[in-house]
Amino acid sequence: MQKNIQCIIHTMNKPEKEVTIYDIAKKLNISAATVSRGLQDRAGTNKDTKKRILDAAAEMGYHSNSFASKLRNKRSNIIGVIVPRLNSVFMSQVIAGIEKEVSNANFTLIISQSLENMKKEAGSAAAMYSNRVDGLLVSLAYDTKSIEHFENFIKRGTPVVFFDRVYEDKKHAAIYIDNYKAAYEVTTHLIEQGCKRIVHLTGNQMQNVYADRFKGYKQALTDHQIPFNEDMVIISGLSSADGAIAAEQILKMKPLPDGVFAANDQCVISCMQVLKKEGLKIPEDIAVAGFNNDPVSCIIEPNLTTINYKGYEMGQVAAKLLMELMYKKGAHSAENVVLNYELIIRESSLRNGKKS
Amino acid sequence: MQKNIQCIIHTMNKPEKEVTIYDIAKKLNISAATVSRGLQDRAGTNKDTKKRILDAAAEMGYHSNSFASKLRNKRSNIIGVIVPRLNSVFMSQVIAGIEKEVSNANFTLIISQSLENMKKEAGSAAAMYSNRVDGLLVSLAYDTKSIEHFENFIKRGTPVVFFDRVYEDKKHAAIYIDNYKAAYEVTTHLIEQGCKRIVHLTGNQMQNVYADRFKGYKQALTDHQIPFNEDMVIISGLSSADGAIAAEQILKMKPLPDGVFAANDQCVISCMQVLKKEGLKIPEDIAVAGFNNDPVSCIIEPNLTTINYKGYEMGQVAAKLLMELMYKKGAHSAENVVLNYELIIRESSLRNGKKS
DNA sequence: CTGTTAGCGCTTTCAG
DNA sequence: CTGAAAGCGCTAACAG
Repeated sequence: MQKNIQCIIHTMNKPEKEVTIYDIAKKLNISAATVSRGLQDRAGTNKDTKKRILDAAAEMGYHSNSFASKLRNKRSNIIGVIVPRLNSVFMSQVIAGIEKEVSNANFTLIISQSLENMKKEAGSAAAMYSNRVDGLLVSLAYDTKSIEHFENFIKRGTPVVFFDRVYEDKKHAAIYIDNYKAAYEVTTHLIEQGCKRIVHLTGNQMQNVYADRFKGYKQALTDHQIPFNEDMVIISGLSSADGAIAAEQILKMKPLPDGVFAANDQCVISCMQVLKKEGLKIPEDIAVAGFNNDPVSCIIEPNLTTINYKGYEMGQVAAKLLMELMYKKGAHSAENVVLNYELIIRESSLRNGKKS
Repeated sequence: MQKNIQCIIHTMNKPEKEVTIYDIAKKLNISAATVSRGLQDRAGTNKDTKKRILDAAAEMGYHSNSFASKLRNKRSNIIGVIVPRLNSVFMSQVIAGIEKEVSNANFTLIISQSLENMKKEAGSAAAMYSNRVDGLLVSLAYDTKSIEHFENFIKRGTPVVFFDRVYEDKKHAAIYIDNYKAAYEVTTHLIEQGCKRIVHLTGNQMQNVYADRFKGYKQALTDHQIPFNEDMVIISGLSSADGAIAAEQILKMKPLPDGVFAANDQCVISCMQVLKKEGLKIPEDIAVAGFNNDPVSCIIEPNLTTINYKGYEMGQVAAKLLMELMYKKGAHSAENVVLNYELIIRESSLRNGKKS
């Protein structure tokens, strides 16, 4: 009696017993090895047996236990992704692109966000390592200075591909756009529109993306004989709130600047809103350009001149490169891919008719 | 000589041999079981031995092989997420919220998107099952009519929580907002602003979110003695492109409608842009309201009246509920959580001064 | 507190 | 084409 009750409790708390290849084997009076072979696509099994195996599996509700097979095979079929934040327009595009490619190739995707914190990034990396990912895609956190937390992977022969926020040595595979050149073009465009006092809103200079955009801005000024003025560079976190603060700073500058080039759209859009509220005319009083081509950039009035740079595509390219590296593993090459971008000129910067 | 070369090739192609607890055990002259215990946080190991184990592990670059431990423990510590699309503002918020909670609790997150396709959704579910997820979070695809592809999980005692796009039987745990009530409030607000001919832009009526919003709209009309007119309901995919098309249809209606209530912001924003371009004044000629509080809703001019409904929070709540269900597993309860929303009134609908 | 032992479910030689 | 057997790395009784 006592025993019976225990048994019931036992049944209640434990999930139903898993169906294994042994169960199928027993039912069909064959060996587990044959079942295993039959379940795979490879040749080397009698067609008929194979069919019987497949049918029995379906009927019994068999689902391969991926842990057992991964343990055995030493391949996880998992790709890990670590990004600074998941809730940004750009990143969600990238992730969608990655998911597309990766799931087409029948890999599983595990994702985590560093929240711009190197400690958490390292923690995620360790978790990914324990999960024995076959490859890793990383966009670095705001404050990541070294990448030693990824060295394990490289030692172990697991490829790591950085994208967008990449690490600047030439030893690791990386995907990015030419931020320097893009910023140079935007700034030149503003200059051609007659701007002479151009403010630059930028972010943490430890990061390639912001540092390169800053350099492009600076060089464009120099090449057009416009003196660079450090006071016209505003470094912040580039959030919406930072944009509003930047606007206040701009309004206090004397003489008033006649152009703004920001390293992202989100920030400059709220900056524009404040400038407009304070009575400035865009682009007549002050021309504006951003970076990223966020959806908002063609909603705000006037529409924002910006750099278009396709996140979805970047995700796809990164995933493809990673998978390529996975197949020729061991050779940890440092291929870099520079993607195209596009300068989109809209009203916010157009002071001389239509051409740039 | 020959042998040597082979050896080199061998070393090149294979990843370095994994460090296992046996290696640590051998080095320390203790048993693997002790190492295993030492590595865990549990009591029952000599402090000193534990320290030696930890040190050796760090020194040797040991990383627990999660597959072996998962195979043994029959717990994966993995939570699966299936959503229609990853690249939407709302979903990326939800995912960020989920990631936050889940990673706090030391779970791994695996993510896939159904691309609004039930077949792919079922495929993802099967992959999740093979990965033996401990719990599953799902927002259903556009064309998902039945949820039998999730029955395995339930049979096996793995909790499944639906969110936002939920399944309408009361047997499964679900998180959502009261779409009916929210739509009722928006519509009532438009009526109170003097609208009498209100167009409704909506999506697939198989989905709870759109069907409920439609019902709320209809009921509000009825309760205010406004006749419901089927011709004023436009069903589409609710994309930006669909919004522009809807605008064209609206412009052809006679007499011209004086209000638009859309089941999402994205769609109604491009609709507004077309209406504005055609010379209509918002809200004077036609008042507009949306749903979701996308970032664009406070950039467009006039700012858009909408329903705010926090994706990040929904993600957190869904993850927490799931984890709760995981702990009391076996009892597959069907707890439903109805989250709050907020009607945000902005200029796009304000025709009578400030109050609603 | 520590060691011995068995086994999670699967794959893969190696023989037949 | 199929079966027997070993083992991937880890953990949990159980016994000491």
